[in-house]
Amino acid sequence: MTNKYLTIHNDIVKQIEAGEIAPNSLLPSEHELKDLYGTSRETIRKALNLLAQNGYIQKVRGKGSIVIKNTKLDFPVSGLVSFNELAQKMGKKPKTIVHELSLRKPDQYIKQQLNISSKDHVWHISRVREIGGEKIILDKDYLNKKYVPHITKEICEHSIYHYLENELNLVISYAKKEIIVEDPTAEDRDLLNLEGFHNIVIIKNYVYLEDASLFQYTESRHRPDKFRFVDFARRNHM
Amino acid sequence: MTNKYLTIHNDIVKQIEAGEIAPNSLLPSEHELKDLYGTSRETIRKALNLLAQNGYIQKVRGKGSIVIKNTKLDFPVSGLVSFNELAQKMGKKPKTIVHELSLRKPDQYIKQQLNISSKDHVWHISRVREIGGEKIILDKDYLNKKYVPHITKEICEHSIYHYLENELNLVISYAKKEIIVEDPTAEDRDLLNLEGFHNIVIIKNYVYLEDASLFQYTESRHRPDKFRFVDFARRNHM
DNA sequence: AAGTGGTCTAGACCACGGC
DNA sequence: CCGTGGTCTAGACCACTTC
Repeated sequence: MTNKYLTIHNDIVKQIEAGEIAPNSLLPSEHELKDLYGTSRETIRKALNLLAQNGYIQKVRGKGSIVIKNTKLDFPVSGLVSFNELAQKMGKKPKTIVHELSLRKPDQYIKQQLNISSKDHVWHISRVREIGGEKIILDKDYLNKKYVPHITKEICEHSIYHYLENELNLVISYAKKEIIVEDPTAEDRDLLNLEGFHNIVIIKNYVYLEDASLFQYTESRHRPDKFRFVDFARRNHM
Repeated sequence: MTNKYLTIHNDIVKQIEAGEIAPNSLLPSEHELKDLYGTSRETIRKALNLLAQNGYIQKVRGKGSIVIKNTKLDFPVSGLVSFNELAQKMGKKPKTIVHELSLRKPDQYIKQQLNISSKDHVWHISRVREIGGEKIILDKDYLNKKYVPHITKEICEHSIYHYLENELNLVISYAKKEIIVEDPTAEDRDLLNLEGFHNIVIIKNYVYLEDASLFQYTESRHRPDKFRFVDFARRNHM
């Protein structure tokens, strides 16, 4: 955990976020940073590339690394952030109501989404997320029992991700996400406060472990007024 | 343009997409690839890291690089792709109708979005995108005249990005994207086929050049049934 | 011409997985 | 134990910007 380039990256992030380095100004050059941190230039470059990837700086050849003004990407659904992490950043009191927690044989749809056989069993979890007294989000999780043998209502109310990563020591590695807009189902209308709303934003999430095995499928159904997705993208010049 | 690591990356992409390397199988090890391509290991690692970032492989320490089954991310709004590139991938005949092309002093909203003064002038471009005979998307572009002195209706009908990158030689570097859902405005109803639809999906795009200067603000307003956003995200373990 | 970032090399040691 | 990927080094040359 004492990664040099990560340490340097985090150190510079801290300086940028604290405003110690002015936006639109230049970072010290790579050669200067190399001496400053007492390391090789390639290691500095790893740190700077990470900063560029995360939208903190823009590297310009022959010139230097420009610090980008960070317009506070305050709702980063992008990047695999869980509900509790999100609510915390929004500064509101979240509440989670577990509507269902059962172990079932997968139906056709789930079998397809999770890419498994009829013999596997799957946890069905249905949760409503309440923020500021309003039921805003319906989360439907499907977890392969092969990877998650046991789970309780208390865990679902707290944080499934925390349980998976810290108790079961599963390493979540990457996800494929899809966002679409549909008409609400009867279930949506039943469980959420949808009076006066005509659509629902659906985020489908396919979550993979570090060995590239698919272990979870999640549908996160958002009331449209409270949905916001922010993304930082670099143009591929290939 | 004869980048070694890019060449290697593209070569492996081609093999994966052609199915010459089976999904869930392992790539040759980095040491083998190093000999195979006659290069250093760090160069191979650059190519592999790019592959991982683009969702082609999953690297596992002590094991190797697993080829991920590519579920054809067929509508990658993610990654700064333009409308014409998109329509092409969808295999449908797109049509662009230019409703407005004018040079104006910015109003309060645009001044704020583009972060400019009252003295700058701004191109206002309003275009409707038609796919399969239906008016689906309303694109409203605002370009700082400082970077784009001249533009014509023909260019807007074809591809603004193509003009900027190939004629003006502007290098688009990165963008901040925001997706929200709102009620349609009178203008939306007027210009698009929105009969029976109650919401509109808005993609706000702030586009930056390579020197980190903001030069374009775009609002892309989609009919909800034809909107789809796909994303590949890696979990940050920091 | 001097300074910047971009690429590349040939080695080294470490952490981890599987046999 | 061996092979894997992860980190790191000290140099080199190149392309580009600025003066």
